[in-house]
Amino acid sequence: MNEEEKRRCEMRAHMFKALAHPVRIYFLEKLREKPWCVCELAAESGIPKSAASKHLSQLKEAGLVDDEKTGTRVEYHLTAPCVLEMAGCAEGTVLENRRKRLGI
Amino acid sequence: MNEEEKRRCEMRAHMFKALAHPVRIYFLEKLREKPWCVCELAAESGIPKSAASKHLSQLKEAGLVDDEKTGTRVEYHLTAPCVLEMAGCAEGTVLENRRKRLGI
DNA sequence: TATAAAGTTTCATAATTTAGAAACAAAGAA
DNA sequence: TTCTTTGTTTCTAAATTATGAAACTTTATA
Repeated sequence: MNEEEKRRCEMRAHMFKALAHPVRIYFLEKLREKPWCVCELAAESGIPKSAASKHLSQLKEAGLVDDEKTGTRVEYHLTAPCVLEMAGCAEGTVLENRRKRLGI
Repeated sequence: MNEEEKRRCEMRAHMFKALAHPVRIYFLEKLREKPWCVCELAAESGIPKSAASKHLSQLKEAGLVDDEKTGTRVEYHLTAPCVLEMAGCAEGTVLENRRKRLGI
């Protein structure tokens, strides 16, 4: 694994790391409908707003969402909807493989 | 977040978790060429075979690769090539967003 | 001004993941 | 049989990530 390969793999792994948490997946799916603010997402998911804020900042840092301030409110919106389509498609493939492997 | 949503988000997050490590991304990319055995992938990536074996078993558990024993050798092969294509695509989107956000 | 509402950051703690060495198991070759 | 090769598992330590409470900032409102 040379330096360039290493860098590319680290970049991709980093993006997937942002997707590797159920709450963050949930947020992205909610944001597909429309933009939501931190406290709404926190309430919907049943976690404290501090945690919600941190998850959202991870998603933002990974380039998957963006935010927009209006007064005290911070609205987050999805910037990469294709990532979610990918999730659905990949999951389909994985499930099909699993079925095949188990001989069903 | 109701029970069904929770389950679905956990499943998806679990799949992404398998992709959230540079070595595992590297293995998947190598496996796109052709099947490789554990010791070859360990050597190519420069990690001990015990670590390679563990990463591969994670990928297998996630349904992304499959293995086949021949003597003492265990060959792994890719079962979900579309996952990598999508990785490239998603990354493109993310990078583009980042460029836009930085105003370049 | 004083209060309230929305977010972020900090902090300590808990939980999870990763790492590599060493022990172990299985199959083939000398 | 004995040795070698290949993989997996176990173990402990290190590193990373996640959690929730509390402090703090900012903006709006009474």
